[in-house]
Amino acid sequence: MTQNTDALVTVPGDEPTWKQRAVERSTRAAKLRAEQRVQRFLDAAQLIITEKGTTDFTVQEVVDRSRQSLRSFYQHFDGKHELLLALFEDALRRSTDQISAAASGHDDPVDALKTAVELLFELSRPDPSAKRPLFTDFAPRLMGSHPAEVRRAHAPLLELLTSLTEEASGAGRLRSGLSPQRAAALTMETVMFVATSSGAPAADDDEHEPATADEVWSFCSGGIISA
Amino acid sequence: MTQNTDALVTVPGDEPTWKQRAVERSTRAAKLRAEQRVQRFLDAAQLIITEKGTTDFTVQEVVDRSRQSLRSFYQHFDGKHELLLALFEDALRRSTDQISAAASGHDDPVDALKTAVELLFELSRPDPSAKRPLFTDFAPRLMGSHPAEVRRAHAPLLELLTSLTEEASGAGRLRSGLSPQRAAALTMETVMFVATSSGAPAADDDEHEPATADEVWSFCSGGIISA
DNA sequence: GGCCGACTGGAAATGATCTTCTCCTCATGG
DNA sequence: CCATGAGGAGAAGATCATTTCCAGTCGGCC
Repeated sequence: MTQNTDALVTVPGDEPTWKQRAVERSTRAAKLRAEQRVQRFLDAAQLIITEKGTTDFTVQEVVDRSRQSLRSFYQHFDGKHELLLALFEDALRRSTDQISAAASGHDDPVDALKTAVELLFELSRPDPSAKRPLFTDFAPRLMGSHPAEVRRAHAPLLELLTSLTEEASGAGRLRSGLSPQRAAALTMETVMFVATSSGAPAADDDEHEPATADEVWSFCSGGIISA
Repeated sequence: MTQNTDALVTVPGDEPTWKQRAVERSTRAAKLRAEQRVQRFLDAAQLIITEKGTTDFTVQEVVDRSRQSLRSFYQHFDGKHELLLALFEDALRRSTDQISAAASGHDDPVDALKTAVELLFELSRPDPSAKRPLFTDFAPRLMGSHPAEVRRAHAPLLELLTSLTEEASGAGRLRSGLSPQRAAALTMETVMFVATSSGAPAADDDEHEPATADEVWSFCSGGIISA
């Protein structure tokens, strides 16, 4: 099993490329079709989510919206949780790009980091206008059942924050004795959680004010104890 | 409906106390029996949870364990989620007491706060030894569906942290311009989330070290940017 | 053209759970 | 002793995710 992983080569050096190409060509079409279908499921799900502002949709809804069938759904996805994960990763990737772009407009590394943190906070809040209720429901639920996958999804964002933090560190603007990687991880987790946690609101007798981006940045950057 | 909430008084000032007493007496027994039953459900659920280390039990299991019936369960609880909430509140209350006790042994308010934060962190981690897998699964799930209730459950802990933070503030040990209430809220949320988030672990290729209590305290207290 | 196999849609079947309901029994208080 | 409400047993409803079946479809191949 260590060699010959799949049907790649039966006898090493054998199987002239023409045959591989033929197979490849006949494969490509199907692959494309599959990708389109997957995308249709993803689009439908995304639509439903932004529409009803929650991630509590049924597989059936997605299937109906995408004008495909359950049969097909399960042919392309291992299950609902894979669909969720895919959407989550995608949303996070888009947010990461957005944050990256915003942060790149700053010369001062600390300013960049601040911008990143504040934007991440805004993007992570529940329903800033019904656009992205994804993290709020997803991540928490998945965190319990599939922590590894959630971390995989977080990876690109974490990398971005790490690199921003490293720049700050390089400029000597990081507290001494603090690893940029760790700082970035803690910051990311804090921002995302506080955003979702203090976002939803609020029985009358509960004047829990929602926490502002400013406040969160102040907390992460400055801590709470005076030097 | 604003007056006469229940069967307390039909005509204000009417209903001589003897009748009220009679009713009250005949009520008390039933009330006690009900409380016992509720407790049996709670105990059974708690047992199952600590036993299988997860909160994924079925109502049926609880019913069986408590040697009662579904009929009875739904007579005493609005549904499964109320049971969960009750257990959650209880666990949190116990943890709060424990933290309170630990913190009270310090003269220096900052030491007290540090102790509280570190203990809260430990208590919030997934499976420090299969004793308290409650927060880890509960809170996240509930946060999405019943944020108000989660906040209500968090209230006692938040009060404790707030009071500890206020003491630190009174001693001039808090960063200037920072409200003790807000600082406490942010700290609590950060600690609890980072604990659950960095607790579970970890695909081989993922050397995400779990974050230590020390690190978290350092982060909350000192922030990440040098003064 | 005609055949073959992978892919699909459509819909019914499964299985797990939560929740409700019906039929009874029983202890308690009057 | 009787009326009453609580409680037990278990069937019945409801939702969903996930599987299975049954039949067409479509593209490539002989």
